[in-house]
Amino acid sequence: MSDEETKNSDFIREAVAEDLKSGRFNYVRTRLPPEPNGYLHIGHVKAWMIDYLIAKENNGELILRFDDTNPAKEETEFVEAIEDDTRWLGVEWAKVTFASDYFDELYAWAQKLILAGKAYVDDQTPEEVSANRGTLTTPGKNSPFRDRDVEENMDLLERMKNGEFPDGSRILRAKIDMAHPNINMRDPAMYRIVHKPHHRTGEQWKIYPMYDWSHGQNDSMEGITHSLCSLEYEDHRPLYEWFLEQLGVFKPRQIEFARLNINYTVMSKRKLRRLVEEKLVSGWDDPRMPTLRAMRRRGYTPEAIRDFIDRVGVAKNYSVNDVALLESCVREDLNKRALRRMAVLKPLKVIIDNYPDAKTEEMDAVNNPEDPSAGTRKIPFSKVIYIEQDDFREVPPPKYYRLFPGNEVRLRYAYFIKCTHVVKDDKGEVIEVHATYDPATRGGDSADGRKVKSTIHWVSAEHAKEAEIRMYDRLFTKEDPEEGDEGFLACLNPDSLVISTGYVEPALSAPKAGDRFQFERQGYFCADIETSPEKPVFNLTVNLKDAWSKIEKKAK
RNA sequence: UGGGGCAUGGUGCAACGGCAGCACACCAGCCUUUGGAGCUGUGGAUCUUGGUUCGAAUCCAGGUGCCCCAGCCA
Repeated sequence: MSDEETKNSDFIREAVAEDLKSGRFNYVRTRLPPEPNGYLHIGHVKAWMIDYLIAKENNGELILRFDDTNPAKEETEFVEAIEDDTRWLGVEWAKVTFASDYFDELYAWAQKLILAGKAYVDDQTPEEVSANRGTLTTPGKNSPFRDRDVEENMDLLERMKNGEFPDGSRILRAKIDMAHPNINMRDPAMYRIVHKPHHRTGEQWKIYPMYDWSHGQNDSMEGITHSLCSLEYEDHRPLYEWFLEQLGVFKPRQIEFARLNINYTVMSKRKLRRLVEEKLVSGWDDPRMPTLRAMRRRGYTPEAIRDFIDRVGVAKNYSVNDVALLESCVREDLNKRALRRMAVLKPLKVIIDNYPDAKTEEMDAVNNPEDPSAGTRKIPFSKVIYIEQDDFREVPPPKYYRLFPGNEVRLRYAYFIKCTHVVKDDKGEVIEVHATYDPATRGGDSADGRKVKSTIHWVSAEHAKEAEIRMYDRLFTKEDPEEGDEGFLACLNPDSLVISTGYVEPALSAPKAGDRFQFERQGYFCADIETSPEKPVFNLTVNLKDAWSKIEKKAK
C-alpha cells in the first residue's frame, strides 16, 4: 500500500485504533458485503477502500462476502464481475464467502431465539403487518400471533422452511417492542417465504433471511471486528446489537459513514439499470457510466480512482463531490505515464507550397516529457498535412495566436510554417490552408532565435491512419440530476457522446485495447475494446485543461 | 407531532480548549517546442443566539436548516 493512502486518519480509523488500545478487539477483520445483483460503481469503491485499507493498515484481513439473501434478484454472473472489478482495483481479500454459506447455522440461531421467547411466526398478511407497524409518530399494534407458544413457533418455522406455505403467508419476526420509537425495532421480519431457486443453494430453502437478520449474524460468525457501512444503517444498529446480545455471541462493531456522491451523475443501481434497459447508454460498460467496468473501458486507472477516493475523505457529512476532482486525479496519473502522440480530431488540410512534392522526412519526437525513459520515436513529415480545425482562424479573435493568414507557428517537432492564403468551397468554408515552411527550423527551433507564440500538432496526410474518435462528456447537464420533479432522464446530456473520424500518426495505427495515450494538446485517450487493425477506435478518458477555451469564453 | 444523524471558503476534508489549514475549483503572474505539465502568488469559510472560559470551530443550553427511517429490499 502506498504511504499517501495511509497518512490521513479519520473517525473510523480512530475508532478502530481505540478498540485495539482498549482491548475490545485484539485484531481487525472487515468485510465487503456486495449484493450480487448489479455491477460495482465508483460509489462502492469508497467502501471498498475503507474496508480494505483499514484491515491492511492493522495487519488484519478482509473478507469478500456476497450478500445473497434474496434469490429473486441475484445472479451468479454478478459474482464473477464483482470479483473481477475488485481485483482490478487492487483490493485483496482473504477469502470469498456467501451469506448463503451460513443458512444452516443462521436457522439454528433463529430456533434459539424462538426457544428464548424472542421470536415468533406471524400469520398476518403483508398488508396487516404494514398497517400494524404504526407510523413515525404513532406506535404499532401487537400481532394477534405474537404470543404463540414456543412449540407452535418451532413447528411453524420448520414447516415454512419445508415449503408448506405459500409466499407471503407467514414470516418469522423478532419479538421486541411494537411501540419502539425506532421503527426498525418494531418486531422486524427475520425470515420470509420465497419459493424461488437460489443461485447457490438451489431448491434447498423456501425461506430466506432478511438483511437485518443475516448481516450481523454473519459478521459475528466470521469474527468481523468492524462492520463498516453507510449512514442509512445507523438506525439499524440498535437492532444489529439486539440480535447479537440475545444470541450471546461475538459482537462486531458497526460504524457508519457517508456514502460517495459525485455531481453530474447518478449512483443508484436502480437508475443505472434504467439507463441500460432504456438503451440510453450502450450497456453497463458504456464509458459514460460510473460503473467500474465503464471507467476501465474509458481509460481510468485504478491508481487514479484510488487517489480520488483517498482525497475525498471519510466523514459522516452528507456530501456531493465535484467530478472535477476525479478528473484531476486521472490527469495527474496519466500525465506521468501516458505516451504522447499526435492525432488530429477535426482535420483541416494544410499544403506547404515550398516543400518538395515527393519528399518525406522522419522527425524525432519525445514520447513523454515527464518521463525520459519513455524514449523517442520517428514521425513522418511531408508536403500535405492535417492540422486541427480549431488551430486555424481566417480572422483571429483577440489573443488567438495559432495559425491565421500571415502568422507563423511551429509544427511540433517539425518546422515553422507561415500561412499564405486559403482555398474555400462554394459555401465559403475554408477547405485548404496554404503555407510556406522555413527549412532552417527543422525540428522546431529557429536558427535566428525568432519566436513563435504557438506550437500546434499535425499528422502527415500521406502517412496518417483514419481512426474513430469517441468524445465523451458528462451524462447529465445538471449537477444534481435527481433534483426537480422531471426526473433524472430529463437532463440527459445530448452531447455526452460525439463520434468522429480523425487522423492519427503511424505510432497509433494498431493499438491494443486498453492502451492509453495522451493526444497532445487534447486529452488522454484509451483504445476501446472495439478497436481493430483496420480502424483504431479511441475513447476520450479526460480532456487536457484548456486555457484557450477559458480565454474565449471570457471574451464573450 | 416519533427516532436517528449532520452543519467549516464554490466543493470535499482537517484543526480533538490556544495563530482556522490542505486538495480540487477560481483568479493573477512566471515558465514552456503541448494555451498541457511545472512554479509563484491573491481572494474567499466556522448555521444562529446565548452561556462557560484568560481564550471556543471545538465544551454547555436553546433555535434554525438539511439528510435517513413506516419493504416479507439491501
